[in-house]
Amino acid sequence: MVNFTENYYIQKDRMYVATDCIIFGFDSGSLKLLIFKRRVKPFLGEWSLIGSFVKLNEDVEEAAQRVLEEITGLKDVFMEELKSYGKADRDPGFRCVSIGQYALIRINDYDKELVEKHGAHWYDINEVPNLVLDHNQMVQDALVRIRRKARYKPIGFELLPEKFTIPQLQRLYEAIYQKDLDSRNFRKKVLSLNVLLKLDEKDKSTSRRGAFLYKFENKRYRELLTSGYNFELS
Amino acid sequence: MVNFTENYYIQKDRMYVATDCIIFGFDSGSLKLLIFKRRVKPFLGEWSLIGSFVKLNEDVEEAAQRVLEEITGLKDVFMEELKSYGKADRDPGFRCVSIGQYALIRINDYDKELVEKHGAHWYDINEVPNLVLDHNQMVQDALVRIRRKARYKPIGFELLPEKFTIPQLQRLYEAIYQKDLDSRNFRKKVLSLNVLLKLDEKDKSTSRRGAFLYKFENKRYRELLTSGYNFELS
DNA sequence: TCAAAAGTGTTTACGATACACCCATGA
DNA sequence: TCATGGGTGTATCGTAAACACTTTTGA
Repeated sequence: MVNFTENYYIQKDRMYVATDCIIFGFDSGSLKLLIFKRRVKPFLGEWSLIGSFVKLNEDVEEAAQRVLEEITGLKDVFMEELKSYGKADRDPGFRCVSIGQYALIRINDYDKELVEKHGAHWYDINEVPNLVLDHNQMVQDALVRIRRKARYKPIGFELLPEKFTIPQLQRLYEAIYQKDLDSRNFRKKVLSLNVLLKLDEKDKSTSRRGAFLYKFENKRYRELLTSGYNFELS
Repeated sequence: MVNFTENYYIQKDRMYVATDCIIFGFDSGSLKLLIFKRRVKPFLGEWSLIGSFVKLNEDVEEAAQRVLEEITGLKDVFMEELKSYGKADRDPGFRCVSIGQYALIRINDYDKELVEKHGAHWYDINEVPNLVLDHNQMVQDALVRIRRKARYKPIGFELLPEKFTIPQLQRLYEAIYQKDLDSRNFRKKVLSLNVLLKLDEKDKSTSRRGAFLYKFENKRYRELLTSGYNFELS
């Protein structure tokens, strides 16, 4: 805080602070991104991440949670700061620093009506169109982040429904890492983490034989979230 | 950017954006932090990280480099964003979001006169006094970050002088990880990275026998910086 | 009966760990 | 000559990786 009291700064150098959310979901074997088509100027009709200015009396994190809830109806979503976007010229309109936040949501949980009401759509991560400002960069940065993070934190699990099968979990990690994994090694490793509770139910939607459903054993899962683990996969 | 054009926001919700630098150095076997004693109100006489408001026409990153250069005389320092600090009430004076940046500098490179002129001092990382606002939190967060980061990026190397010995490098990693390492395994691992160039010179300052000096083989070092590596150590 | 996905074990290779002694030198 | 830090090698263990066949069942 050099120059804290120099009047030069006071009043003069205030700017907008925004937060933009990179919202990931997982469905049909691929990672999805929630974006929306702007209905007001500027950038009317263009695709954009979901975001908002941060209000004067609001924490940055609160603003992100607010935006996410406004659009998806979801509270208490997994969300973490990505990084700030602070180029002086990033927004041609006026000076605005944006804090990028990435969120992982269970794609079946969100409020579909609310999403549609806001003009939001899920896009396959490999087919994201041009977005306004530096939003495409934010998406790329967020992808890099979750790919790295998935190696030492069980974040992938945030994207699955409450009950899921091991092949589903594998397809999720294949989507995150963008490579095929060996099912024997995958199953071995995942089960060795001791976070999965096998249920008596099967999911028959993807095969005649059906695959057993699992849930997370929550206590151990929380431990992994804080302590981290090694989940590098061939 | 929901509500982009709603007048409610325009003009009203602008705030200060600052950047604070968590500056690490390494000397005499321990990690050091550069902080300074404030000479103006508010917080006159209290210890603080070095920071500044971001100017309207300045990138956030530029602001951080500017501050660092003003204090240490150093340009092109290794510096990365830590995270933002965006609590609405973090600064009792007025609304200010700060972007924390951590920097690693070679402790012998900086401009001592300049540092003293600004009232800055190096503190052992285990003896950092109370700092203003949320600055102690920033330091803790930065420590967690570099401890993790040192496992997959060769960032520790940024803290050493151009020529250094392997025992010196080991003491650096011991300071970062806060644990003792086995010298045989450490040497083996470090040499296997193929980034060190053995010189014909010895440093005799810490032993009669002297230890060989090394430099970084820059090409390979840059490769590691971008690709990452595994440097977990017992 | 057969197509399609689920589920299962073993062997190999590599890197991590643990561990103890000799070397060089100046005081 | 001896105290001090520098430098070296090997055996063991555990985890990652590679790899192919059997099971189930609805159409």
